Amino acid sequence: MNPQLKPRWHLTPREAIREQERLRARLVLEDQFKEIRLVAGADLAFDPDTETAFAGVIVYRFPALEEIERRSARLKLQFPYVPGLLSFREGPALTAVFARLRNAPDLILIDGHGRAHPRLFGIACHMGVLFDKPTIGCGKSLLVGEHDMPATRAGSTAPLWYQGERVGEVLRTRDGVKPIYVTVGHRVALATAVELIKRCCDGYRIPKPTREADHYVGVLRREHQRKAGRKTTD
DNA sequence: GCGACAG
DNA sequence: ATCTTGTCGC
Repeated sequence: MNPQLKPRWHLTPREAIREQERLRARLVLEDQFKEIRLVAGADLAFDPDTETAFAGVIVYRFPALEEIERRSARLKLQFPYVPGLLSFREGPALTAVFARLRNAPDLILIDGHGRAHPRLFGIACHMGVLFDKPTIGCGKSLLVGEHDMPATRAGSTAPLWYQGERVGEVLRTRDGVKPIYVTVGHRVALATAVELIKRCCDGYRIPKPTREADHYVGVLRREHQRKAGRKTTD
């Protein structure tokens, strides 16, 4: 966590927008790191009934992609889902899980966008600035921007444009499968981000760190719901 | 006013 | 994000 910044989560939508514009000034869109030895993937799952979120983060040795640690955290979501303000909904939970890690990752992969955002400051940028770490956004669908479809073959890319700026890269991670959106979060140049993401892919559409984190929190959520349902059923 | 809209 | 089984294809 960047000691200079204290997270400000409980804001009104209007204040949240101002916060994004304030933090945006701290973004570093170029490579600013030494060696990447540990990569972390994080994700959330949530139970609509209780508004409870299950956050999970898994740390891998890079480039081997061998898991060395995984942690989780559970808490109520306070902010509604508003396109463009995702970090204010998921940020508290992500901050909580990362605080539990023993191994400090050198690179963080976040589900969602970075620069490809209405105000050029998506959740990947937000978390990157707060943690003061190289961060990359891995989106499964588009929020803003325009692009051509990359060629059918795995490894093909197409630039993602928004407001005259190249904010990301559409990456085909598997032959003939729907591509993913790679966007800069913090301290990593776009071209570098694409290369790093490619090296985190192991044959599936979603890069291993985020894919495994997604599966992890899904299991946690269902496990918790199973217990809750049991109490009121028998 | 209409349509779009990460997770 | 979540609700959800089988099924078509490599």
